[in-house]
Amino acid sequence: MATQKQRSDATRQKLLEAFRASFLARGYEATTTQQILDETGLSKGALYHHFRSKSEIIEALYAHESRAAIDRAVENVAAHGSPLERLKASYLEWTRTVRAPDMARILFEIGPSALGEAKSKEIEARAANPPIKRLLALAIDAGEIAPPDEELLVGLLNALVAEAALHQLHTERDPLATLEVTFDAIFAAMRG
Amino acid sequence: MATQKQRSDATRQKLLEAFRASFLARGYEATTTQQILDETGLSKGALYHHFRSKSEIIEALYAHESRAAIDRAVENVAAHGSPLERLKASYLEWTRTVRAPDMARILFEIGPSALGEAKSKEIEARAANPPIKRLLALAIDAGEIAPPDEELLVGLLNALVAEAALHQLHTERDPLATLEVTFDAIFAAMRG
DNA sequence: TTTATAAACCGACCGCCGGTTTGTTTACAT
DNA sequence: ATGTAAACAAACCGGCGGTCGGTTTATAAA
Repeated sequence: MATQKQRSDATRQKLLEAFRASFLARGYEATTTQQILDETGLSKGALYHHFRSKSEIIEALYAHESRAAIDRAVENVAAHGSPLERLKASYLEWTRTVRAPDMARILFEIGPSALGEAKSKEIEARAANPPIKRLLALAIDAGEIAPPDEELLVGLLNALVAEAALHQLHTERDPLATLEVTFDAIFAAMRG
Repeated sequence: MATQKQRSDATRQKLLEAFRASFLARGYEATTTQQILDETGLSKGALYHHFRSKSEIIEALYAHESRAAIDRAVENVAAHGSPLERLKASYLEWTRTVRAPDMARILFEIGPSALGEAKSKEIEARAANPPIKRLLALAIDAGEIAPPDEELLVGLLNALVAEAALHQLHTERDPLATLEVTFDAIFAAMRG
């Protein structure tokens, strides 16, 4: 009937989508494998053939969402301007991007709670830090900035936008203006 | 033999200490109630007489640790100087305080993973924000600063020191200098 | 076309965990 | 002395994630 790869990809997708919906609706712990198997009409064998564990599923979903967010952000930011301007613009655009409610819940609530703060940050960093660090390096080369500890600076900036993202998720108030002022201040303070 | 209150307090403490040690050694999920009951020689009846659930235990421990950290920090900061100076000093002192490894693991790893980011932040905020907001209000009254959104500013500052605390936990590098520069820059940017 | 092999899938089953319930002991007021 | 409620004991439960032996299906070799 269908090729093996087609069957395999289809069930894998079916499982991921069902889990994603259930994680969003009920949270990680409250989502049971049995529920998903009932919904999809699949079996435990199928599930554990495709994934080693329940946590591997949220890990896959979290990684996918992290990459989607950063990709969309860099995609929408202008390629012209100074490195520092583009760095700031990327962060602000990311903050706008993660306003998508489902994305926000996976990135800030479900993923970290299920995987642990450490592991989720590591995954997030793997997706987001390369383009960030690239821009930062350009800014340093161009003499726009001279931070004492690049790693720490990236961490602090990430923490700032993450907090701002969380804040807008809970309060509906727009943190972008404050965020921009803050960035400008930090960049100014770290000029050569 | 012993008074009821003495018996009660003693077992309660015994349970909390045993859970605390196990959470630190094995993490929240990996800590089972049965293990603790074996270690302490107590029973399920005793445990669930004193606590409604396992999560209530980490909640108690997390709240205690949050208060201990902020108390120790404000205690060690000089009462003289301008409100803004004292605010900054309090944050820096807190960053130093949470270097204590056990405290750091409970505050940044175990607590948030078990209680969820939202709930743990709420508990943390209940312990830390009052003195912070008090100082911030003084600074605003004194005309030292005029932030567009006080709530957001407190959130951002908290996020900064939390990230710095996490950073020093993982890298052993001292973020205090960078943190101080950052604070000064933000405060300067938000001057009336 | 037959046949061997491995991927894909099935579902009964297992061990364990957090939490409940029923029963017993201990402190303490009357 | 006695009734009562707090403090503790431990057998028990439903449900969970994960395993395992077996079956079906696709695919490539003979």
